[in-house]
Amino acid sequence: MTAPDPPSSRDRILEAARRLFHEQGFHATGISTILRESSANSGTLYHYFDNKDALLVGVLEYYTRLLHPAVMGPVEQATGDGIERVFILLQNYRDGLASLDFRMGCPIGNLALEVADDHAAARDLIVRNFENWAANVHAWLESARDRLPFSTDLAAMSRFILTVMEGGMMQARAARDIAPMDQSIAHLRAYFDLLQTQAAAERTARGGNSPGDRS
Amino acid sequence: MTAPDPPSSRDRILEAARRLFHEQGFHATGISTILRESSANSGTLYHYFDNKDALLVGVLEYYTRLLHPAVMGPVEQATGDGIERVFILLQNYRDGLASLDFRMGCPIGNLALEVADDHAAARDLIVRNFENWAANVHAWLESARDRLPFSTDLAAMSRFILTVMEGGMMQARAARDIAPMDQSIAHLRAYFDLLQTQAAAERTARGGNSPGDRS
Amino acid sequence: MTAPDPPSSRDRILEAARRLFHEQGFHATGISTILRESSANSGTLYHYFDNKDALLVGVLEYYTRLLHPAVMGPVEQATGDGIERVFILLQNYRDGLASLDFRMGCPIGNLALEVADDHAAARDLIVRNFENWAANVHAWLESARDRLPFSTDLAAMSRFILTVMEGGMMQARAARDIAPMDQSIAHLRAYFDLLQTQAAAERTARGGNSPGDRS
Amino acid sequence: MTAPDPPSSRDRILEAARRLFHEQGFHATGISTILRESSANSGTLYHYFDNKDALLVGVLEYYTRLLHPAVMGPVEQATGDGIERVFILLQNYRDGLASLDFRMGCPIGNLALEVADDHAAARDLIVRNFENWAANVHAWLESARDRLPFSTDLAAMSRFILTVMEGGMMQARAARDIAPMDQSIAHLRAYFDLLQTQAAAERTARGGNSPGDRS
DNA sequence: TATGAATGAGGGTTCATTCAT
DNA sequence: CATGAATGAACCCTCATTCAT
Repeated sequence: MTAPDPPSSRDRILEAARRLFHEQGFHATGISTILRESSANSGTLYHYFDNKDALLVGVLEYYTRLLHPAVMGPVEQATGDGIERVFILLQNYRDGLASLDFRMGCPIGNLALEVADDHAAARDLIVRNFENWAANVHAWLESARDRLPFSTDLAAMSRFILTVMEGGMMQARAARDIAPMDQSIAHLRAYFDLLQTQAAAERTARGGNSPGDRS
Repeated sequence: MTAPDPPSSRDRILEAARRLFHEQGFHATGISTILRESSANSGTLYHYFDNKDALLVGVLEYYTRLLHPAVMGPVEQATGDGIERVFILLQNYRDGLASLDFRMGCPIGNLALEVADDHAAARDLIVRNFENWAANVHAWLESARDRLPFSTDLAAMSRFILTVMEGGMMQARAARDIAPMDQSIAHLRAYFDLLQTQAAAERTARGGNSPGDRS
Repeated sequence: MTAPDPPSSRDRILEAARRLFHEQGFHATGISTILRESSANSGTLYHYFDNKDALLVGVLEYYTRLLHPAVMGPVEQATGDGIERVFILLQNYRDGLASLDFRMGCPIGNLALEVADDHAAARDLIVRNFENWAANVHAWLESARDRLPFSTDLAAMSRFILTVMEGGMMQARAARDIAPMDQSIAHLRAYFDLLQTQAAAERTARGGNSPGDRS
Repeated sequence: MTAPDPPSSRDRILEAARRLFHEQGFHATGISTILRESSANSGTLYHYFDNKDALLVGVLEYYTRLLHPAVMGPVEQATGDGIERVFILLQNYRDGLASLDFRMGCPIGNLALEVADDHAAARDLIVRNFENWAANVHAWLESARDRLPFSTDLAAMSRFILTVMEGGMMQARAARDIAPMDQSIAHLRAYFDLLQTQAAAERTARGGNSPGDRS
């Protein structure tokens, strides 16, 4: 049983870049700051990453790898209920934002708006992160398929949930007030309640009668 | 009848800055680019604006002034129905995004994520822009108050609508595919439909005797 | 009667760059050295020159402008004899090389070998400098047309003279010994002597007989 | 009978450095490029060469070793005539330049102008290369001693020939046009013709009775 | 010998801003 | 008000070189 290896230069650089891009944004973060914070020097950084853009790509790949272990996994531990998972997930983002003084917000969302137009590789990874996020939520919703109306498009719904998370975080962060996010989550909850009510009615209608039942 | 005055230096600078901040972001836009695009020179710019931050503030004030004339007004011209206005507004954003090749997105949202943490004055104006936007939508919703459930918090709902707009634009822009935004709007529409159904039921339950109500 | 204006920043930069490129070569000269030697700072340099290559172009244009006033003019002052001018010119280069401890050599020749392949604009100017040099010498030779054989191609001869200058300077500079240049000039002189002897014989042959004479 | 050994690391490095210094010049060639092109790594390079200057010295020594086998030898195979050898040699340089698109030129000449001032050891080797070149040509000329005037300094003449080669290559390479070199060679040829004519006259004057001389 | 990570000074260039005219 | 030269810190990146494995 030994102590864990100290993080490699590459990992220290990646972690510092990840944190600083999150805190300050991509353009506002200088390479020299990343070097200082990671106790690396420029040659080492450029040994591992071709340029600042490649470092951004590395950070986004890191987020991709982290999505399930750090974000989705804990939620899945907390409950098996697909719908509750959605609101626990949103609550986790909410709490994370509030607990850090409304700095930072969603790192992928921040980068999406700052760099997507000009950095093709980064854009691809941002898109993939969004897709993975939504796909994970979509799977949760499928597990609650029968508690939601037949006609509800669950893939679109998972996108909608991501929309609510990103839009809510943006406003709350800017206002340094969690209210806009809470309000958005509350309306999403109301929507789900209505959907579940509707689904229950559908089930009653279907289940109380024989197939092909009318009126 | 005379030709309109050519735009003043100040206006040309402000317009160039507005466009470039929108296209490229705040940090990625250099003062020299603004000067080139506005055919001004640095002395003139710094005569009107103390520094780059003040220019950002000028841009945000410009957006504040423009909100109703350019964004809300046209929607209000299109229909008097408060709920339909919401969806026309979202459709306008949607169409604007798609028609510009998925570049740009919402200028306030972009700046919110890029500069809110570090520029107090800009943050205040971003918050005010969000508030004005939501207040305007809130007023529309109030005009449809009786078609929505009593318990629905319309102020929160207006925040939720802004959330959907910002979150949907972010995803659609990154993906260069309008689908995530359309899916989000579709779910918002489904939510409104359920709310209106519920409100109708409430009205029926309450007495069925509202003016003009028959059946 | 006033003191002459102090040299402008642009001129100081250009002069420092010219001198340093000559002394050290293009690649071995850092922008920071040019700035130090010209007491300018980087912003000023890049205000006048787009990049280091543009500065090189500026230097080469400067040489183009200087060719006659500084190089050819003084020789023309010294004698009206076209052939003697050639050897005074070569002697001036020779003396310049020896008097500066065999550093430097011909600035155009140095740059020709160092940057011609990779800098199109610089290459053009180098070629033009060579052409101007040869054209000037060519004009001198034309003024001595009748002292050289009919069949001698004077344009080619002017190129040959440039060849002797550049090739001689190269060897003398490397050896830090003027001998290779002196030896080359001596052989060029011998060549001219033979040509003039031949031309004299031609004149005698032609002059002693009627045109169309056939032996 | 076995396959030849693959070139050693040292040889691969030396060959890559030689080629790159020739193509791009010394300062414009980075160690990392040499490593990439030779599939070596930095530790290996610095195991064999103390530093970049030592590598340059190695390259120049290589050229020294190669001078006769690769440059002079083939010419000597082509003809036994000392004077013709001179022009075959120049023609070979000429053809080499033109066949490689006017890149590269004489590697020693290039380095002479770029590094001679600042690298003492390299300078010595450059000088020695020039000396060896001229000495070889000098020997050729001695073999034609009786076809040239008594008074002609053949050592100086060999320097003059090197001058013509270097000066002609410089201009042709810069212009990407072989003409300046051809013109220079043509004049050197004319000079030799006149010298040979003069030598013939000297021989006649001296007695007309040299062995084998008839008519 | 070979490997490739680490070093940190220096490369060329852009930045926001100031100021004399 | 307008002009554009001047300022110098900071930008991203490459350099030749060293060293632990």
